[in-house]
Amino acid sequence: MDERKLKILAAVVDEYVRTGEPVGSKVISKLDNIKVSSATIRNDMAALEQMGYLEQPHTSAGRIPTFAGYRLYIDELMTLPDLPDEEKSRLDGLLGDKDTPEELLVQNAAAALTEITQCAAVVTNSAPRFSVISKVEVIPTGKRLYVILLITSNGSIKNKACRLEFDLSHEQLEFFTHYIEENLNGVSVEQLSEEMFDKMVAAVSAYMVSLSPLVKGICELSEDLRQQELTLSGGEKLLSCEELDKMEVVRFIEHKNQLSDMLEDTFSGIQVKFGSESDSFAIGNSSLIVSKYRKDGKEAGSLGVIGPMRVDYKKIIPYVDYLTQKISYLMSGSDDDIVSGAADETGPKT
Amino acid sequence: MDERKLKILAAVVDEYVRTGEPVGSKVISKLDNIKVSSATIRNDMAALEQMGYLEQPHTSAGRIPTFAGYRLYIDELMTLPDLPDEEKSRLDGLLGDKDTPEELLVQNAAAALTEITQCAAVVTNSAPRFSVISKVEVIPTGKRLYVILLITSNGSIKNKACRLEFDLSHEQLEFFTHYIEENLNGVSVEQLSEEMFDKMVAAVSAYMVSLSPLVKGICELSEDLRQQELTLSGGEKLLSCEELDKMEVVRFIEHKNQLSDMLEDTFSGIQVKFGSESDSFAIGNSSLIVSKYRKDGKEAGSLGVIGPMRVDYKKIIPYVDYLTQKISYLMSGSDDDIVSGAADETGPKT
DNA sequence: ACTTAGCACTCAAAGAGTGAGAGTGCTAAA
DNA sequence: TTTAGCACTCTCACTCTTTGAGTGCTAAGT
Repeated sequence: MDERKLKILAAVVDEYVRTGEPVGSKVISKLDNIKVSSATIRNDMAALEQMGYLEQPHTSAGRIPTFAGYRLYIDELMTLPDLPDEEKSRLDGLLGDKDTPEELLVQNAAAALTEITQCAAVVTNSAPRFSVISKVEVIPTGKRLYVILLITSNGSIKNKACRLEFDLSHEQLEFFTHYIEENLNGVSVEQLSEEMFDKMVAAVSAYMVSLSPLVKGICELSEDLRQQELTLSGGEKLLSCEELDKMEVVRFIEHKNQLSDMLEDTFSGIQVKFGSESDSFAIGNSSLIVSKYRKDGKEAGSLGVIGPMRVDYKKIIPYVDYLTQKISYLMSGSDDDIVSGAADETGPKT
Repeated sequence: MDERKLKILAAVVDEYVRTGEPVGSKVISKLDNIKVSSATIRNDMAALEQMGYLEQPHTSAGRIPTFAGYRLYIDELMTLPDLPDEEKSRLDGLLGDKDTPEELLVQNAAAALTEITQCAAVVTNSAPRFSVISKVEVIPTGKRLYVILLITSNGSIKNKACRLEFDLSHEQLEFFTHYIEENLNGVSVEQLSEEMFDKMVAAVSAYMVSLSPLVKGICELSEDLRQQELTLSGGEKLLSCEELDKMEVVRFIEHKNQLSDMLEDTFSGIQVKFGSESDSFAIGNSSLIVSKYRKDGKEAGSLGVIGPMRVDYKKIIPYVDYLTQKISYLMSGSDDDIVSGAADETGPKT
């Protein structure tokens, strides 16, 4: 594989990304860093087509990159510029600081990405799933009416109203709360399972049958937590993309949660996937640029951009990269005091 | 304004709603309830066009209704059938009963509307705003970290984490909770104001300055409550509507909260608004069919359908109508035991 | 052995012309 | 006042032609 051919391939991708039109040999020959005639380029382009990196929409048109062409460009050819410092601090401002709630942090990142890239942005947050139950409270709020409060080590709080068939006495409530704390405090959200709750229902019913709705309530709350949250922002940007099929976009927006599975896979660094490569994300000619952020070293979610395959990778990747790093930083470290006692404790509270 | 012309206008709207194609004089003349020739109809249609009720996409096409045409049709011309009893009981089943939480009630209504109309449904619930604070709890959950729990008489529950500069002693917490209960229990959410909280911050700070973040937290939660909740369900149905601009739809879905303002306006009965008439709901060629439900006689939220302007009003309106009435009924009256003590109390708890 | 100029060739996109069909407006008769 | 009839208009779908960009190939140049 020729040095010059690679240069030409890169040039074709750059030009195509810039203009959106198939690029001909003449355009390439006029670029500063290319010093051969259009005829030579034609020969090389024909070779690149042979090798599967370029293709022609029709005989008398210029060339556009194929999947393989983009892949090669992304993996080997393109050079990523560093984000200028003022841009970094602008992003810092948009994101928030260590006190910003995690959810908001990723929402802000998504909004920033949408605005910068003019594409759709997608973020997931699986932090709640990897956290640990740090507190369960049952609070009476009315006749036979109770509110369950579930708090996890990462600061997620969920509540739910629950109606019982009888009112609980002070002792019964105490017994229940104590039992739950014994069994759930310090347990990771991911470990929670239907069976666990079934067993608890059985155990608790032995003491007093009408307590079981409370256990069910807690079970439902824990399901809420386990579910990874996925947010798509700027979906409308995809609709204004010429090269994307509107129907497919619409279908994707409707079923955006399909992406969850794909984004749950572990990987490191920036990943670029093409729409036609997977079916959890089936928009032809689209591409997904995604990266994982971490909280205290553990994968905590992902953050990415969805756009046409013809996007400015050189521009977007540094942004995605910086934002994931920044989020990882903001979520980690001195967050200790949020995690607080709860994370370290494994037994019941005193 | 001719009797026959009105009949023809109604027929044109009906046909257009049915087929989606501009309707010509011939089609109308073949309808059962029209007994004049196509030429006569042509004359009348020309007159209706003159008057601004019909328009032609182009000279040699049939007519379609204008905004004014729809308006006249909706306000005067169409005849609404009654919902058959079995349909009513089907809806009753979907909705729930007096024990169903209010939120779920309106969610169910929205889901039912989506399914029946194949359009998007929108519901708002401003009930929390008109409710009364029934409980405020402050729960320590970690080092200098507290969760505030705010519960209202209508069963809304809000929570918020709050970080203080120092840990509170048991007495301090007790003092604070007591103070808050004294001042907020039984107060209507609507009455809560910035100034009230400012006064409370001042009062509480006198005792211990670092308590003020808690008051601020409660203040923020009460703002949440004051804000009416708006849910859009079945937004994707709009995307498969030929006559709606996909861009506008997606933009609307992403900014659905703009609708809140509009739905806060007081009105009674069914209202139909067209997308181009307002900018808090700017989907061209769309229409919003909406009605208010009441709780104990007071407006408590709204419930509606968003679809193309060419929507079967005759069919949809009875549904919206019935559902609002049913919700009003379910929310009112014997709800006493949910509202429980709190609603009747005006002073602090004992 | 590469590179380049030149030229014939191909093909999509844009424009122009055509006929069919739907629906109208108008006129004159009932 | 209504109706039948007819000429007219305009869109849609189709075809044909032109235009121009870009190619592949060949033969000459380095």
